[in-house]
Amino acid sequence: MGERDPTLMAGVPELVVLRLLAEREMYGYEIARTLKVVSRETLSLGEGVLYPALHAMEARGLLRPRPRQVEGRTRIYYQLTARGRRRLARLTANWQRMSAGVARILGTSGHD
Amino acid sequence: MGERDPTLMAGVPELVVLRLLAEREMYGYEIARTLKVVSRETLSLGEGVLYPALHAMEARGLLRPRPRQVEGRTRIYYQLTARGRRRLARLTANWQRMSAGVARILGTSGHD
DNA sequence: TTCCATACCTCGCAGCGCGAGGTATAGTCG
DNA sequence: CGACTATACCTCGCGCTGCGAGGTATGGAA
Repeated sequence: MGERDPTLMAGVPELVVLRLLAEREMYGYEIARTLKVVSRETLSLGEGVLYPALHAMEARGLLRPRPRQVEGRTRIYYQLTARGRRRLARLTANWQRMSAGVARILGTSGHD
Repeated sequence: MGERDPTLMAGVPELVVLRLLAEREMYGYEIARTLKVVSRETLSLGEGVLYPALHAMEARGLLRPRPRQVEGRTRIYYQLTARGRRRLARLTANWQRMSAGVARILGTSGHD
């Protein structure tokens, strides 16, 4: 299996969380589990990353929290705000541009 | 034009510098200029990033410095060490795995 | 009662990108 | 000669962010 490189993860949590929530509302634990499956372990966020990230995004008005009681336990579902959707679009564009740039460097010599 | 997102740049300088030096030895200023051209501005590293990165990599034994006098100015050419080549291989693998994971999340819904 | 899964949370460390600012030389233009 | 630009190196401190460790509480199964 492959090792994880923490430094390469910068900015990724915000991006993928926004992307997941664009599909449907989810709660924290669910996000963590979903990410593991969809990304095949390569992107798994620990709770020490996930919850602070969710709170920060909420504080910035990207997410709207919707707490619910389910079988005696509290789940905090999150929905994307309009601002969150805009943020996702921009972040996605930035990611793709940057990713393409790196790919161009990695893809051997300078064949344009 | 697209904006840059600093947080997405984490780990990128080390990766691209190693990749460039794998091709041929270069000096700092040259690396900065080359990067601008090859990546079409999307990856340009300021000198406040580049030089500290080079020193850190040298300290970790990834690069071998080769100072030369050229027309009265000092250039420090850098060559990859064996360790640097190994580091490049691992970093590249990590990058691709992570990048693929994000791409899978971004690529719409959960088809597969 | 013990244990595990669910479900939330916080704290402090460490790493890294970045802009601003600094030094010095060579060549050009007026 | 003096001013300016390009080359070529460097450092410092801010601020952000990922992360592991540790903590609380409930419900259900062994």
